[in-house]
Amino acid sequence: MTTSRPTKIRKRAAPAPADFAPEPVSTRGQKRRELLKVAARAVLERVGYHAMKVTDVATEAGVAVGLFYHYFPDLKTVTCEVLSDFLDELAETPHPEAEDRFDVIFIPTLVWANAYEEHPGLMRCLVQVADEVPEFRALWNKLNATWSRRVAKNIARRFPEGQLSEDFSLSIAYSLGSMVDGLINEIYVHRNSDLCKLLKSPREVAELLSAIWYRALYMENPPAGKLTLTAPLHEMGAPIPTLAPKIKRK
Amino acid sequence: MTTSRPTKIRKRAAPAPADFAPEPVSTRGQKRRELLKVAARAVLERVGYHAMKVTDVATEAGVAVGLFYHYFPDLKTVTCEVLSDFLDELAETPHPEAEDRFDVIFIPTLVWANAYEEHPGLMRCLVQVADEVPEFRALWNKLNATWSRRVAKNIARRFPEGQLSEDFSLSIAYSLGSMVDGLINEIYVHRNSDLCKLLKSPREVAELLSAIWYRALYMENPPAGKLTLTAPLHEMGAPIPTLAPKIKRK
DNA sequence: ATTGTAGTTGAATTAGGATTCAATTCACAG
DNA sequence: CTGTGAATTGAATCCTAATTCAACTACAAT
Repeated sequence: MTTSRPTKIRKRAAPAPADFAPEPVSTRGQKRRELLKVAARAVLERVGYHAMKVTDVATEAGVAVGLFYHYFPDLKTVTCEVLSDFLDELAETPHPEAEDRFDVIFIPTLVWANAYEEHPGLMRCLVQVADEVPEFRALWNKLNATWSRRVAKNIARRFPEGQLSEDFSLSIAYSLGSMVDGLINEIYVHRNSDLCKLLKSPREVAELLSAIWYRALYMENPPAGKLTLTAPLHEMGAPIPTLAPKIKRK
Repeated sequence: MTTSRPTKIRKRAAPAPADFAPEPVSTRGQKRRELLKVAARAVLERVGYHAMKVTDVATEAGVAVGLFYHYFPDLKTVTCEVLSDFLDELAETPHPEAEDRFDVIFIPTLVWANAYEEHPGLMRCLVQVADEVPEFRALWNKLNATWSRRVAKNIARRFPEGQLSEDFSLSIAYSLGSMVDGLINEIYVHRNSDLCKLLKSPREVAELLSAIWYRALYMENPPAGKLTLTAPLHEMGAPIPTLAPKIKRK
């Protein structure tokens, strides 16, 4: 099959300086490194972090395993690089300008839902790797903190001066953020069948979440016309009658 | 050191019927099996699913590795058994009776937060294993679906007949549930430092989440006096003035 | 006591991938 | 055309557990 080469005999040689090239010298090297990252990304998207093998990456890249080690010390490293590039990419996704306080909530939520729909595997990996690799968790935490703080500021300035403390608005930002992450994750990563049936498009998902978020903050429904796919939620305006009879207790 | 036994020579013997005892016959066997499960649980709590080794479990139980295989075919199996017992245990946690519609939200949330505070490692494993083991995810989904449906019914009956469809109340239940899971997970499993600083006790966490939940549903604040550790949230009642000036744009 | 069976042990073996590295090929400067 | 060093290959090797199982022990019934 393969053209035979004289068998390589391993001799314990002088201890080599042992390293790999984090910064390949030539442009050709750059390209190959990039090729490997793209392959790693595809593998991550397909099988997730825990099932990923060096062999998979090499095969996906159409390259020998050894080459992988020429550019990266291990899977953890490529993975972190790939995911952190991915996060940069997400951060750079253009957001339409928000016109009002509903859209301030809705637009980022929609962008986020779209990202999940498009890259469920990578989003899954974010969770897996943040759970296993402390250095990556640190990055994740930092981004999360930055985002939550921005949201918190935005919340705070919509309430009378001093009515809502820094602390509470930050807690609220984290809470609502968790809701968004959690639900979207459940839909696009775990494909929860109830939710998939109920919420057909990222837009629908984003409308639902934004409506809940909006009500929690402002204690009123989003302005009329904002909910195009989930219009019935507007009906939910009228709050609480006296408690309806309990249907049944199993 | 060890008393020497004649070295065991392995001979390829006739293919054994090969099995283990899922149901140990004697009581002694039962006890040992239980012992191993307890050990496995401790290991899971300490290091999580992915770092767990058969050796760890045997050592923790003070038993030879071989014994493990007498009672379980592999780690996946014990893990699923341990976690599903754990879920049963959680389901059986006694809940104080809820007196009003705030407590209906608050009490289960508090119970849940307490569970996380007490078993962060196992809660982490629930996520890990649900993500990796389809059979376990199925169980998780089922419990989740049951719970969300119960919540959804409870939500629906508080609104005028027909105002809130089955579908929407179920979506809302999942959303708010995700918020609770997500935030609590962030605090007790990942020890997010912002949140740990902000929310000192499970009660505080539960109050925050319940207040948000309550506002999202009823568009008003929880009854006075309900928020004992997070009282300032009551102040947040007054909704929105005209938008305060944006502080600054980075 | 004796024997039969379930329970137990831990060294030997397997398994599955990660890593290494001598040999080879490639690109290009001289 | 070379000569030289970077890039590439993939079989050999190393590692880290998982898994097996012949021998041994404990206990219960006879």
